[in-house]
Amino acid sequence: MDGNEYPLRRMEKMIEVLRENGCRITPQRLALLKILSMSDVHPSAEDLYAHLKRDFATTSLATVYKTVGLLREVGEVWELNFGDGKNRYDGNKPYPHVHLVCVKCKKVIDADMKSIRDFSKELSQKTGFRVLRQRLDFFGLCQGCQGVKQL
Amino acid sequence: MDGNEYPLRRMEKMIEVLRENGCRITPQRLALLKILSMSDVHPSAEDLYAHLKRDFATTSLATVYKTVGLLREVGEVWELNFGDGKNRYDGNKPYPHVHLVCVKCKKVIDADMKSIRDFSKELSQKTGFRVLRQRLDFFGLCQGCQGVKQL
DNA sequence: TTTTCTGCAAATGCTTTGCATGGGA
DNA sequence: TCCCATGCAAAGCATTTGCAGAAAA
Repeated sequence: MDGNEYPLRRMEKMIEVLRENGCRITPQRLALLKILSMSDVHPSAEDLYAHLKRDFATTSLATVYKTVGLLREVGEVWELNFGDGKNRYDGNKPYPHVHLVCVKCKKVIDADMKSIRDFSKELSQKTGFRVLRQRLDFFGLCQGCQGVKQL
Repeated sequence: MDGNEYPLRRMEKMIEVLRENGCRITPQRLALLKILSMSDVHPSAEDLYAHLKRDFATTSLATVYKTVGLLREVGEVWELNFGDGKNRYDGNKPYPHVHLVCVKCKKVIDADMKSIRDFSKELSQKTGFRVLRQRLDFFGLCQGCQGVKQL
């Protein structure tokens, strides 16, 4: 459930950036930041809403969308879409990494590969494109699902 | 407007696969296959619909969606989403390649990099993940947009 | 002739927006 | 106190579905 070595540090960083942008730190936002900074499963808005409802019975999906939208704008969460019609949010790894999407169990695993930088550099040199950010998604079967017969 | 060396061959391949799957080749489908096999700009459903209307005034978006959905199911087009809320379709390069998405002019450039295979292999070895397909999207500025002042 | 496809309209599902109330700073 | 945030409901959009008529094979 953590994946990130420093979820607390991540949360504090997000709070800091929100304050810098003149945003208020409400209990709802604090709870959402906590979930985002600790989760490494790339939750959807609905997932976040379900978690949030445990502490705030009357909270709404709209608030979730507003907050993650805000965090996306200030660069503290990544909005990801793996082609299943709904966005997912990554708030704990704001640096380049690879996603391994298991087509069977639907899990999304993060992989840190140093060679991303080499690959990116080579690409820039060959094409003249200036890379600002990247999405590297590999779809396939995770180790656990490779042994299972039925695909 | 081509990008693919063999648009005709691509179209024939798609027709063949559709026939193999017991699908009928209608004039509308033929026109759509032609557009898809020749275009390298990753058109959206709306884009395809606009093109198609030139020849079929009464055609509908639903038909476009049904046909690209069919082609996707038989593996002849890739459905792509670059985070702008609408899907794009790639029917002329059914092999691994990199997308360079310009955040300014919104153009999507294809880049063929031999090192994709090395990168993918290294990833499999390190993580035990079996890669079936991949999405490698780089967001940034294309050569033409790098000189422009206003971002 | 049979079965699939087309295209209109309605429905769906995720996300955004408007606005009155509530709560940080 | 002054705004910003919340949360409800309604709207917005891309995509899907239902179905009657049209058209491949």
